[in-house]
Amino acid sequence: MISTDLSTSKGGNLGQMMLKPIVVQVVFDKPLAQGFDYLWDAEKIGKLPEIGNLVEVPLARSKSVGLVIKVSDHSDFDIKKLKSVNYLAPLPALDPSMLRLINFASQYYVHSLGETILPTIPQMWKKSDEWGQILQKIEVAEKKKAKNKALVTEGLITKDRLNPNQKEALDALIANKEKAGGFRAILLQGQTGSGKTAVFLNWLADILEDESAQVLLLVPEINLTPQLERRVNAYFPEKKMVVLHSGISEKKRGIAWYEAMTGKAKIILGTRLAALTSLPYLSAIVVDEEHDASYKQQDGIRYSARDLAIWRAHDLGIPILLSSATPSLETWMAAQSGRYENIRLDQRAQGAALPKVHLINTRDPQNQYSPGDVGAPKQKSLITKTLALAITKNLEAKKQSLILINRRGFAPVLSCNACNWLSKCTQCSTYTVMHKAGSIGNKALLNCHHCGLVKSIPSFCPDCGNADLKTLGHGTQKLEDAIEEMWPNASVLRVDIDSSRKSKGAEALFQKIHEGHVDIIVGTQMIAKGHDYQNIGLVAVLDADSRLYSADFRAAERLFAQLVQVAGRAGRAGTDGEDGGAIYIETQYPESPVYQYLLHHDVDGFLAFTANEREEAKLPPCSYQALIHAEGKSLEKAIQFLNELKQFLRARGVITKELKIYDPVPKPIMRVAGSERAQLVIESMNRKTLQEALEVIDQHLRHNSQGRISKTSRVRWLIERDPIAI
DNA sequence: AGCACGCCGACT
DNA sequence: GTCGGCGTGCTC
Repeated sequence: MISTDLSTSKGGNLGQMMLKPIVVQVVFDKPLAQGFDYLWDAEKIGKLPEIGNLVEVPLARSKSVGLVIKVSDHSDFDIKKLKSVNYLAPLPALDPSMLRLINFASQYYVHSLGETILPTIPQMWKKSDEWGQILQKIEVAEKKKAKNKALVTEGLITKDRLNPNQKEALDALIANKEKAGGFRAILLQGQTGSGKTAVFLNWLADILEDESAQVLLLVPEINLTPQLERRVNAYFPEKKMVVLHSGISEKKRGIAWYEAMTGKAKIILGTRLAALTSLPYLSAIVVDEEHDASYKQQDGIRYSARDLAIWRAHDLGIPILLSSATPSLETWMAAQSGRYENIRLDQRAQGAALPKVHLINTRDPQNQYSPGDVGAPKQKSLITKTLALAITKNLEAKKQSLILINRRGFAPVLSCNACNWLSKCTQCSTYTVMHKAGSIGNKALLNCHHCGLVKSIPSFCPDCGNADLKTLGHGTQKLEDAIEEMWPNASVLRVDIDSSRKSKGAEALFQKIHEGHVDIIVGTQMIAKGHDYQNIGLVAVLDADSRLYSADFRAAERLFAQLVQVAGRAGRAGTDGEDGGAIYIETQYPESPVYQYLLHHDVDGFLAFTANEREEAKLPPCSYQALIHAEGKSLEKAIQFLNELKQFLRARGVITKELKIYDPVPKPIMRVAGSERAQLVIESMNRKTLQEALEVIDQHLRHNSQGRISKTSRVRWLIERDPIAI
C-alpha cells in the first residue's frame, strides 16, 4: 500500500537504489534563520509527507518538534549527512491557507517561519512523547465536556430582539453578500450600547447555515471572553464552540486547537493568538473592538492580529467584520475611502440616552474647594468640589459611581522632605510605587511596576537620614482612602490588578458590583473595558491629561477611544426617558480637541480632525513605520549599535528620499530590569521600500548576531513593523 | 534556544 | 593540579 503510493507518486517502478529520496525541510521554535533538511522514510512513517505536517526529528544531541515547510527530492545540504524524521504527529497538515498566512506574516514582520508558526502551536502538541495516546485522551475529555455542556446551556436567553436600526444593519450585511461575493471588509461602527454584538451574531448565524462553515471571533482581552462565550452559546447551542487564549489551561487549549484545526469546532472565540490558528473551513471573521491595542503582540514576532485577520480574509475571499465604537484611524480611513464597507448603528439598543459629558476645568477656582468649605477633604485630593457634589447627588439617586485613575498603588513615588530623595528603582529608570499594607504583601512596601522589584519602606531617608518621608501623587489606593473619608457611609470597592489578585480574580469583584453591594468603584482602566454595568449613573476620569501630552503621536487617539469607552459604561441600561448617566472629566485643558469632540459625542469629527493632522505630518496611517529596538548593558552601547546600523544603511545606499531613518533615541522608559534600551524609527511613504529596507537590515543584523544578540556589542535587537507606540 | 567545547581564575 | 565561570559556535 505504502510502496504503491510511493512508486505512483514518483512515476515508475524503479528499484530501491534508484528511488529519489524524499527530503523535507523543517522549521523550529528556535532562533534559527532557516529550516533544516531531513530524510523521510515513508515506509517507517506510513505516509507521504505534506507541507504543514508536525514532526519530531533529531536535532543536535536531542530531539525537537518542528513543522514541515517544504517537500522535495534534493537538499542543498550534503544529503549523506541528513538525519531522518522520527515521527509524524497524529494531526492533519495545517491548512494551505494557513501556510500562506504564515509565509506572509514571516516576511512582513521580518521573522523566520519557525518563529512565526511554532509559538502558535499549543505546548501539548510539541511534546512528541504524548503523541501515542493523545487522540484517546482528547476523546475522553470531549465526552466529559459534552455532558457538562448540556447542563450549562439550559435555560439561557437566546437571540436578541433587534431594533429597526440593528435590523437595517443586519439586512445590509446579508444583502451585500451576493453583490460583493468573496472578500469584503466591513466596518461596523456604533456607539457603546448600540447592539453591535447582536448584529454580528445574527450575521454569523446566516454564515453558519452552511453546516461545515467555521467562523473566527476575535476579542482583545481574555476577561472579555466569558461574557461573550455565554452569549454565543445561547445563540448557537447546537454549534461546537472553542475558546482559544493564553488563560486557558494547556490541556484545554491543546484540545480546542485540535478541534479548530480539524474543522470540528465551528465557532472559534479567542484573543490575538487565535488569528494564527489553522481553520480549514473558515468562512467569516469578526474582530470585536478592532481599535484595541491588545491585538498587537508585544513580544516575539510583533504582529497585529487584526491586520493578519484582514490579510487572511482577503486571501480566502471571505468577509471580515471590524466592530468598534471608536475605530482605529487605519480602519476608519479605509471605510471613508470606500475600500471597506461602512455600516453604522447610531441608536443605543435599549433606548438609553447618551451620557452627558462634563469637562471640569481644574484651573477654575469655582470648581475647587476653598478653605472652610463644608465637606472639604482634610488632605488634598484629586476630587474637585464640582465632582464631589455630582457624586453625592448620584449616591442620593441610588446609582453607582465609577471613578478612574490610571495608576495603581497608593502613591507613585515616595520622597524625602529634607533632601528631595525620591524612591527610584535600582534596576529601571522609573520610580518605585508605594503600596499600602495588604496590597502586594502583608505590609506596606515599594514596588517597581516595570521590573516587579519589591522593597520595604525605609523608616529614614537613605540619603540624609531624615525621618520625614512623604508620598507624592495619587494612586488607586490613596483615592480609595480619600473617598472613604469623604463619603463615610458609602461602600467603596477598589478594582485594579492588586485587588483582583487578592480576591478570586476580577470576576468576583465585578460580581459584587452587579449585585449592587457597592456604591463607588475606584479603579484603573481595567474597569472600563467590555463589562456591562447595570446601574452606573456617573463616571469620572481624574488623570486624563496625563495621557494627553506624550511623545507618542497616537496618544490623543488612544485617550479619545478610552474616554468614549468609559463614557459608554454610564447609563447603559437606562430605559425610555431615563437619564443616561454622566461622565465627568477633570482637566486643565478643556479646550483640547480630544475633549471638545468628546463633549459633542463626535467620533467621526475627531477621526477626521486626526486624519487631517496625520496627512499633514505624513504620519501613519499616511506613511509606514518600523522600529529597530536595541537593548544592551549600557545606553551608549545600544545607541552606538543603532548608529552603526544607520551608517551601514547609508553606505549601502538604502537611505533615499523615499526612506527616512531618524536618529537613535533612548526609549521612553530607558532602563528596565537592568538593561538599557534605545530605538530607531524608519519611515517611508511606500510599503515596498520599507519592506526592502527591513530585509536588508534583518540580513545584516542576523549575519553579525547569534540569535538576536550582536556578536560584537552583545546588544539584543528586534525589528518591529507597524509599531503602535513610539 | 540548548548544549558542548574551550580557555582563564581560585579552591579542595 | 581541577572545578567552573561564561564567551563562541553549531545544530540538517
